[in-house]
Amino acid sequence: MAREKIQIRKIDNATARQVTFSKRRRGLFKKAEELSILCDADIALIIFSATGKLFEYSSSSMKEILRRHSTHSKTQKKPEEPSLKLHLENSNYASLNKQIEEASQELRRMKGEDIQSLTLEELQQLEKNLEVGLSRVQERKGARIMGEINALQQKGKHLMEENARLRTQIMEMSKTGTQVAADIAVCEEGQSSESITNCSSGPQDYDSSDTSLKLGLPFSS
Amino acid sequence: MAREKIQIRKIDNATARQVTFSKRRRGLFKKAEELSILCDADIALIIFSATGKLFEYSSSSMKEILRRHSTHSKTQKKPEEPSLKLHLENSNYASLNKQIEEASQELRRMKGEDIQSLTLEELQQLEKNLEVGLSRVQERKGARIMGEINALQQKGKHLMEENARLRTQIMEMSKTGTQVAADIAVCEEGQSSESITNCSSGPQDYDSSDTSLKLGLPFSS
DNA sequence: AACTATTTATAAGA
DNA sequence: TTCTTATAAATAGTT
Repeated sequence: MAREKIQIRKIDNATARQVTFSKRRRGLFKKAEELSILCDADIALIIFSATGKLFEYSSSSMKEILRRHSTHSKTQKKPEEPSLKLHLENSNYASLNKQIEEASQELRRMKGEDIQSLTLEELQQLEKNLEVGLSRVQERKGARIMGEINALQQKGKHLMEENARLRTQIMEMSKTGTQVAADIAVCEEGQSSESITNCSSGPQDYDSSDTSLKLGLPFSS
Repeated sequence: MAREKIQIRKIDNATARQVTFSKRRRGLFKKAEELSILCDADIALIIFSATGKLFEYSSSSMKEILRRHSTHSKTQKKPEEPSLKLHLENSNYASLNKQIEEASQELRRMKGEDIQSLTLEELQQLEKNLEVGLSRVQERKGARIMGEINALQQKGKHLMEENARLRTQIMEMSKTGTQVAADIAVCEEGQSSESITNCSSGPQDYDSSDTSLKLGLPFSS
């Protein structure tokens, strides 16, 4: 969270690790205390350094909090029969309890509580948001492309119509002689209403309209 | 630490307090986990909300940490195991727990849960794979669309050329009379070299260049 | 330990 | 509760 982002993995350099431990431990204690004060919560925080040194914080009495915790743990967990053979029974009991602990935590997480560690759900949610964003962009892009295609189709249609009209004119000229020359001249100057319509609707529009087409550009996507 | 600096004292408004509790609890758990991973520390965090609800986090086994803590509390000067028996028992207990933890974590990860310790690279790899899949589909789709647009452009270009040819022919007819009628027929069939040249010389007025049509819309991404 | 450039956390508001 | 956003805090790398 500073000069450079770091990966959350064990810090290799022992000195750096010690420094970070010291800094972050302080920060964690501070945050714990703030939470306990702001929200009237009772908090116990126990930290064993890699070297085995103990650091602890508790908003009230550590003993009291731990007792309360053990009470909660017992009531939450499936009661096991009293141990007969201490060694094995203790191990089994402990591991069973552990599994139950994990299961209940998983349940809380499914309810949206106690999800201090990033679950895939959260990541997937995030990912999904990105996908949604992408798909929206894609949609917009697609709509635009369709619009361009439609515009091209319209222009092609107009050109075809124009061509047909011109063809017809030629046919007319062939039959009636050069009499149409007048119309053409007028058309070229962009004056005659009807002729203009015929003449200008084609190429000019196609060539440089505001929706002018440019192709050959790659979809870098 | 946000829109406004707040004093660290109990939040009066119950709703706001609850919201803050939820947010900060998350933050605290996250920080605790980061510290445990970064510095190889063993951490237990127990939180009782004002309403008595329990939230807990532990970097490994809560029981183990608490046992270790009680040991420290009792014999602050002597963190050694009292007996060989107990030592072995604890070892078994610890290793069993460790195995279970590892197994369950693996399971959770396979279910997509509890991937907080995955490096950014690993997560990005996962994410990237999905994105790559998406982008490939996008690429194919984009290529298809480009093909269609190009086809339309070609068609439009040809139509424009045709249009220009016809226009030229009309001009010719206007000047030379209906004598060009014969040429028209030839031109339509695209046979006569000279006539073709004549016919196609016109379009350049309308055809901007051989790179003629370009969609004014960028196909960025 | 002190210094900052950055990253995070988060208080309000929607 | 969730999302957004402006700001306050925390902190990684340096000195």
